[in-house]
Amino acid sequence: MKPKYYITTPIYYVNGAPHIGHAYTTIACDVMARFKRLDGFDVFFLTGTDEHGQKVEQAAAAAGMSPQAFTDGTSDLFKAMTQRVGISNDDFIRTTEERHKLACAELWKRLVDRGEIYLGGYEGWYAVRDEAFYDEDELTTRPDGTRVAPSGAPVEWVVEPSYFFRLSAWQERLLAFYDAHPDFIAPNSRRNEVTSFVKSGLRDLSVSRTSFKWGIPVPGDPAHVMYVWMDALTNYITAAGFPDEGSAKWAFWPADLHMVGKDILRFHAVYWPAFLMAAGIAPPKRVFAHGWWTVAGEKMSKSLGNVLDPQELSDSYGLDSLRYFLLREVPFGNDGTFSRKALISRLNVELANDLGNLAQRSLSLIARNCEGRLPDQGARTEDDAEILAAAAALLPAVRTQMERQGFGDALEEIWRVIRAANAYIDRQAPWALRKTDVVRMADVLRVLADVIRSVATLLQPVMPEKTAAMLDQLGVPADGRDFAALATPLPAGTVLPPPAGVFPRFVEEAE
RNA sequence: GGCGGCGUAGCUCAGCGGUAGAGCAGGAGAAUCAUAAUCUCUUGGUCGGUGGUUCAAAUCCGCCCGCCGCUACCA
Repeated sequence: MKPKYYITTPIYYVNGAPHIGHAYTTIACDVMARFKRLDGFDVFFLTGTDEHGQKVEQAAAAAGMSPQAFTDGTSDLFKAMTQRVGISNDDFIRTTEERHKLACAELWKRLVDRGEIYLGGYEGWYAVRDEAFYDEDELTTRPDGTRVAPSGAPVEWVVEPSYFFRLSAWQERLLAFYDAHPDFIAPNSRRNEVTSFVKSGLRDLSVSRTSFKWGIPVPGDPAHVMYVWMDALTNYITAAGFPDEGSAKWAFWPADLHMVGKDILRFHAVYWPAFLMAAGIAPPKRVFAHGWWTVAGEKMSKSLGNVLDPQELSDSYGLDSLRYFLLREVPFGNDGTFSRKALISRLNVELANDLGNLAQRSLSLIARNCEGRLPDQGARTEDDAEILAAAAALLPAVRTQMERQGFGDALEEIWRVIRAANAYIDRQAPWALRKTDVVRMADVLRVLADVIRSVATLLQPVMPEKTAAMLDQLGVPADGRDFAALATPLPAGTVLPPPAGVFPRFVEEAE
């Protein structure tokens, strides 16, 4: 029985088209999911779209469409993006699906039954233009006496009936939970922010709206729709089969990892575990908040015209190269600055020169001097043993990094071995041994093949297509590419296909 | 304002009490199997400033300067 691993992307809000930020989150999850599958886990990888709420209702109206038709269209855009960036998700959930409405209604009823939700009134300064409530101290008073929001939008005092979740009652239990599960929120700096937020005091949370209709109706009170976040967060248990807690799917809950952008950390790290604990359901094991990509120091925005299109980048530089760059360039969790120059540099130096060229020079020597057959493992020198040991130590080292979503560090571990292998081939100079000691030459080439095999196997989660080509050239059978297979030596004598460059250098076209 | 973080080689960052490190970029040499790729050596920093603790401080403490994050109900 394989251990289970459940990972989720956020469900993406469908009021706009997907951009590099969505692709980034999804790719990171995909790498994690692929890693776990190769490491022997039964993985359930979920992504999807969040389709309710006032903004969608308005965007649909502006487009002259029904909310459902509008949301069908944008959801498809996300589905297409998911496919184009090579995502291996097992399910794609939409919050407008029937299974999700059932799950939300059930969760709501449980919270009501347990006394965690009550009917009250929500009042405050509301700006129609911003569709947002503001605190008194956020407002400024104009000379004519009217109050305006920070955005300049006029506000009015409104009161509306609303259901509330007793979040205030969960403050201490949340803090106790964070304390008992120090890895629940990552990175550390984010955990500190969340705990200090919770310590500052929690107010009950308004969890229903009467100001618009496009949402999941509150059971027993159809004048209200559920607060969009309560609806959205619930997707994670919907996809795991909730409320059918006897289903096979439910064995995946609690989720092992919710990957989120830092902007939605609070919803996942505060509200979500509180909702679940209040309903008597286990909270997820971990929430990781990653950072943003900026361009030339500025956040991407449509108005600045600097929005990065994952499709264009993938077309220009290759999907695997893009995946590699996104995870390599910046410590996961930090913000990063995107530049084509940096991408090209990583692509040429690390992928083409370090790794691609290592494979090409090694495989060419085998093709030319070993009749194109994989040599046998021979007597090992100290130098051989050292590089092989470094390659063998990679799996546990990379696993440790992946457990903490240290993608960049995991890749650095792998590149240390790649650089060491380039130094090794130069030291051993198999091209010189060809003339003096062909047996030793074959031994050296086998060591290199084994090292490249380890490296390519471990890089599969990040660059599935490129590494597949590399493993093909090493004669690794398609069903022998998981991490456990590394323990089994490749059979000597395997006829290898003619080597072909896997990572071509990127040459800028002359202007 | 409050809480938290950061400021180390040209660039991106690691180190977090005991003779300043890595990768990239720059310089010199070697090799010629390979995608003009690779390897070796090397230039380069008074570790933001300033006081203090210590036999010893990027590393601990105080203050100052500069950046950044969080400080709830659009998602």
